[in-house]
Amino acid sequence: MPTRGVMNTSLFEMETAAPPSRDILGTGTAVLAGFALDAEEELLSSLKDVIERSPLRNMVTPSGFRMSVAMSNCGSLGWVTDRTGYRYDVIDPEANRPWPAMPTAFRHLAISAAEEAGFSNFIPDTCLINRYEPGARLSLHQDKNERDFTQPIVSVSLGLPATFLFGGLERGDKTQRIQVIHGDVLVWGGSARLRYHGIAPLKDGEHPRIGRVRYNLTFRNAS
DNA sequence: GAGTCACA
DNA sequence: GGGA
Repeated sequence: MPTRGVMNTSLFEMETAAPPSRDILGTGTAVLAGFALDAEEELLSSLKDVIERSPLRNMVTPSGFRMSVAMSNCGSLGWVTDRTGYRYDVIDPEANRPWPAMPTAFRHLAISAAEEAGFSNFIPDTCLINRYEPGARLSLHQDKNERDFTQPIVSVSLGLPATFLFGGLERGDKTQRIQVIHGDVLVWGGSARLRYHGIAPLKDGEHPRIGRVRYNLTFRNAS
């Protein structure tokens, strides 16, 4: 099984002494893995490039609340919210042009992670970039603006640690709390694809490489 | 309700 | 931290 956290070994090394990945639900539909240190440099420089072209912004929910998480996207589509609702848009409504292309390092990481988790035909066409500053949160929700729920979700954690809330298929279901750290990759799909999930308010701290912030990259097939 | 709030 |  894959390892978690940043490993100075090959991508998704399968035979190390580091803490093993967890089959989060015990059903093989959600796993926690990690990426290799040699992939980190390119990942971070690509992230910088993307958010220079499509800056992070705090979007507004349909009910008019400003989200505490700042977001951007790359890929052929991007997830956006405003007073009219949630949707995927080919245009960055703030920059008024298409979202930046998905960097190769992003795509390869997402496909590798999905494959490692047992989803061998993942075609990510969008990556939502979330920036959490201390106190920022993402309340329990389902990812259901996509069309093909047979395609999994791949979530990459960078920077400060966070508590990932993993619920059930109904809002009221019991949630489990999963600590995610820099380098963790969560993959879920199949019968877990529509499970509620979220992020608890981010605890303040300082990450040696990323600073006082957490980034999350969420890969999906939206079309 | 991808949020906020009161209450525990 | 869980529920309305």
